[in-house]
Amino acid sequence: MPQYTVGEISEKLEIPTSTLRYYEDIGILPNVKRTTSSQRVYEECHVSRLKTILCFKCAGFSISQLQAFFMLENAEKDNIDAILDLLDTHKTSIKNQMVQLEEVYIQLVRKIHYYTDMKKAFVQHESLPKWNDYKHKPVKNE
Amino acid sequence: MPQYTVGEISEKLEIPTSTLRYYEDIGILPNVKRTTSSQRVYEECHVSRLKTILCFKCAGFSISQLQAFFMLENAEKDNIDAILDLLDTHKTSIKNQMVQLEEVYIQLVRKIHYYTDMKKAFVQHESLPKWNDYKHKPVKNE
DNA sequence: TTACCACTTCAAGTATACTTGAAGTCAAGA
DNA sequence: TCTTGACTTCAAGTATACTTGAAGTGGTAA
Repeated sequence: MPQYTVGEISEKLEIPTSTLRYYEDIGILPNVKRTTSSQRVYEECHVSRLKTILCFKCAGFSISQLQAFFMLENAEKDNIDAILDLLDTHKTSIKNQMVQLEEVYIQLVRKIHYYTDMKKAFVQHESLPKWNDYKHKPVKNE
Repeated sequence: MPQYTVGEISEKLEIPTSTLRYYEDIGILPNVKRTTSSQRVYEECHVSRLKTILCFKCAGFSISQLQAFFMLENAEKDNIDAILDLLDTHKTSIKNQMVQLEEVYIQLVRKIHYYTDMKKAFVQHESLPKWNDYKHKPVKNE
């Protein structure tokens, strides 16, 4: 079974060592063993937990939401309903985020079209485009 | 041309009045006129700007990124290349976010399947499912 | 006229999520 | 043996994005 030091995990997952210690302190990265000289020893389960943390964080989960989730999972047999509730809430919130991101993306593409055309118009001394003509223009999937 | 007070805008867009003043202070919501008794008067352009702010914020833009963007847009004719650069960077970052969110979503759906099956197994006194069987299971689009 | 309410400014406070600093321990290589 | 580098703890500091509090103003309704 492979084992890692803080430094190795830090490099592997691009997380500062201070953050790794912080995650342990606040309880979302538990059961880190120690050497006789009290240096941390990480194993596969910690890598996997950290990946979960990163993944959920990128979905906008707060530290306290992570704490809540892992605490329930810890005693999963007693908390199936609560876990399902929580997962469903998060699922809904992520679906909403995805819809919103799609919207932002479309707006960005519209803006890029607008400024690209403006640049062309400048170069060719033509009349400048109007944002109003782009504001609601449908955008192809890129 | 419709006009609004802070309170009205606050209610309309669900943004605290303190936040509206804050956005004005830091310069991302400029040109708010005042009554003779120095009360703020908002117009359509402010509503539109605030919607842009909300939209970009939900895509994870920081205040300083918004400041940078609006500052460039303010003098768009001199900054077309910089604006296009910035828009393209943001477009890429949003595409990445969308990919990551999709991943999180799939993981959540897997977890939901797992815990749903676990619940069934409990009720029917069957053997419990193993997370390893769900970990990489393809998930239908829901 | 008096009370109330929404507004004003400005400084200070708060929550979240780390990050940094100081002081010390330990194992390995020159 | 000495030094270096990676580790340790714990408290305090930082950045971001607001939020709150105190003290005051202006217009309207009873």
